[in-house]
Amino acid sequence: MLWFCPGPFKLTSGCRPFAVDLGLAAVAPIENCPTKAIALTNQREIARRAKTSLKTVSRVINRDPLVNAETRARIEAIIAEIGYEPSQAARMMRSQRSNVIGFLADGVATTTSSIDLVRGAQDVAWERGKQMMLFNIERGTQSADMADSQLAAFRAEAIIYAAIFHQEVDIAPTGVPHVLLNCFDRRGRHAAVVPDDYQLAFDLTRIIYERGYRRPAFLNLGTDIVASQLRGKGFVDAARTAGHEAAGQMHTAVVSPAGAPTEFATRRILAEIMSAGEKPDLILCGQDIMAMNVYFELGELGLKVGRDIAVASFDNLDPIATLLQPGLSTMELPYYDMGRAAMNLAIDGADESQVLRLKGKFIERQSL
Amino acid sequence: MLWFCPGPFKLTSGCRPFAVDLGLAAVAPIENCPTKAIALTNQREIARRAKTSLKTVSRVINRDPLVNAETRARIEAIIAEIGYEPSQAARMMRSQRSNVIGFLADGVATTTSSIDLVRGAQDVAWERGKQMMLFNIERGTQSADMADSQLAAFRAEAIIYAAIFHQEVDIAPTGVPHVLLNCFDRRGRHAAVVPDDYQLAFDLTRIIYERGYRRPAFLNLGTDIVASQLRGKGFVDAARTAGHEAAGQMHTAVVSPAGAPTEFATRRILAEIMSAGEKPDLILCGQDIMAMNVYFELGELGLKVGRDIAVASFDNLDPIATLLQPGLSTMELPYYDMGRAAMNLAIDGADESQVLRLKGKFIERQSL
DNA sequence: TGCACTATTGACAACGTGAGACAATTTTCA
DNA sequence: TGAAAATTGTCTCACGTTGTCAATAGTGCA
Repeated sequence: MLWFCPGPFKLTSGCRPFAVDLGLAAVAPIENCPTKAIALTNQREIARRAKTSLKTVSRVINRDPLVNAETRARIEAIIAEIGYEPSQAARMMRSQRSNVIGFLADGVATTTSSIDLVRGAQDVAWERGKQMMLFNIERGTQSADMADSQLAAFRAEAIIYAAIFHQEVDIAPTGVPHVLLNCFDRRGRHAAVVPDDYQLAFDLTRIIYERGYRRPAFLNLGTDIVASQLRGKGFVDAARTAGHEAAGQMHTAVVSPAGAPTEFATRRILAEIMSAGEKPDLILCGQDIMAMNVYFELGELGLKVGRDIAVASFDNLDPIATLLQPGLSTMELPYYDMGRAAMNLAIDGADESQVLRLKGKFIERQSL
Repeated sequence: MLWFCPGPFKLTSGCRPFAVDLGLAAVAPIENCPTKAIALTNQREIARRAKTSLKTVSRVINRDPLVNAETRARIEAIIAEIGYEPSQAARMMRSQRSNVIGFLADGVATTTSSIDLVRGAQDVAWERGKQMMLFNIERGTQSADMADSQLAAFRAEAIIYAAIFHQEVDIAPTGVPHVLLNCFDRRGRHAAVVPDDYQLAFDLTRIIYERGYRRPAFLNLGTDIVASQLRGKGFVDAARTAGHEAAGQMHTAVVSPAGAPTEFATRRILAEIMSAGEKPDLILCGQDIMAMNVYFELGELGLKVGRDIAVASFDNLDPIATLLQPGLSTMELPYYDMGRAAMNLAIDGADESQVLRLKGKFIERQSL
């Protein structure tokens, strides 16, 4: 299919859209998305216009039923007309409530999957009339302190601390309640929301055996990762429940320490186990990124995933899981729901010792 | 490499870390990351403790030089000790300045690459003492209106509107200055920051010819995409500069309309052009996601990227570009710098008609 | 007409901060 | 010692909102 490319090119700078500058056919713009005008005024001004008192305006805005219907209509018309919004700053001061929940994202917001932690939390904050303040922090830098100062200045009512991978942390309690997300306090001093990694691995392994696979090889993440330990346990337990002993089929396929750029040992391990007497019939990967690596390594060995060997994984990482060919069957980590749960705990005020473990969902594609 | 997995498992609920519940070796927790205590107090209280007057405390906090060094030290010590932060709400009200910049992310925050738009903007806001408020909105839903209301309530000083892909929009001006990010107003009524897609394609194509490739096939994005048009132009112009006519080697490889889940036509196109008389020696893809697809499709045709044929692309999408084997050579879109630029414009107040076009960077790997 | 009652509206203070005007006090210098 | 300078304090106001409480208007009844 050819693509027509007209006329000579001349790059001009200025305000006109590229398409026009280039002499190309104009692309239909997206439908109107007007931003409401913001009126920088106050209730006193509304009152003046409505020829009423300041307090009556306040009552209308706060839906106080003790207002005459006619008066209310008049005031609401004026508010709508000039697009007035009550000042949040003044409300905060008057009510001594900020409605602000802090979200400290320790590296989270830079990676795909865990964006869902942020999205889930923000959606709930939104639904429940709270304002979420997001901070990308990096441990060991001043960013954490600065975020704390900001949140203190805004009198945040609770703080969600989100880690980039499931881990143990050590966070001293302060005056503000904390909810730990994708991590937990080593001394259980804060409420926490984590993925149920044991269940994820158990369920996935159960499915694997149910489908008739008998020699799954688990290329797990580093042994210093909490998730690895839990998943390893779930893998072995589920195999045992199915009447098999699988501990010998588990390998550590990540050579870099936690947090560092991931380096896989998949090539060496695959070369080893695929040349052994009893070859695995399925490769279970610790994460979708590793699975992508495994697809390529298996290809190098002349094996086609889905035909010669099965692959399964953890994450359901967009867009990798769908783009791999064949599509990757994987256990989805419940990041979005974890974010939602954490925000609900933050708003409602959770018990310190509360730990929520959220289950994952099996996403079936063609690799298994 | 075997992985040791001890003891029987028993899942208990409660506050103790999983590793302990499971009888696993404890993982060393991350170093202490204490959150500062937030003192819910005011300057009057500080003054009481320092046995001084309210005004002097105010002077210290606002760095008034007319304060004795000793007094200043005493007050600062008390402020540090109890972790006092001046109430942002009160400051906003007093100063009539919110220091808030709104960031409306139209679907942006859900995809990998454009997270960098958010990161760049937030980093600058941070460095310059502003508070960025992030809203994920969806066109056509009420979320946009709600975000506007929130920003109005906080008396935002400027609003950044970020689109998920380079496009033309139609946003009516309001009382608050807008900066458009990854999009531009059809009538040039707002400052805008966009990637220089023409330059990206021109430079990449130039490099391709410099390296000796002579028959690149460009699998471009949909013709309704601004970026496609610009890149198509850049591709043809660069080829012409190198003394070749390449317009006939350009194809539209995306069949879904803009915004919808991407569907590629790569299989059909590749089958066609790879069986033609003059085969391409390089496949230039409209985005890294498409490149991943192309890797697999070429594999199906028995061709190995990097050996039998070269591939290049646009995005430098983490983690795909690095994980593909061989690594994908690609033009990086300057999302992070675009985010930074937009925030700087938002803070400094840009000319309405200002359009920044940021250049991309060639990231060299082994696919070319 | 007067009274009790309700419905509706209004006056005022206070939240925490910052700034101006100006007075009071202490320190420094000639 | 006196004058000038440095430092600190007192008082006031303003920002925009909302809770407390008082005032006013309207209604029904004797």
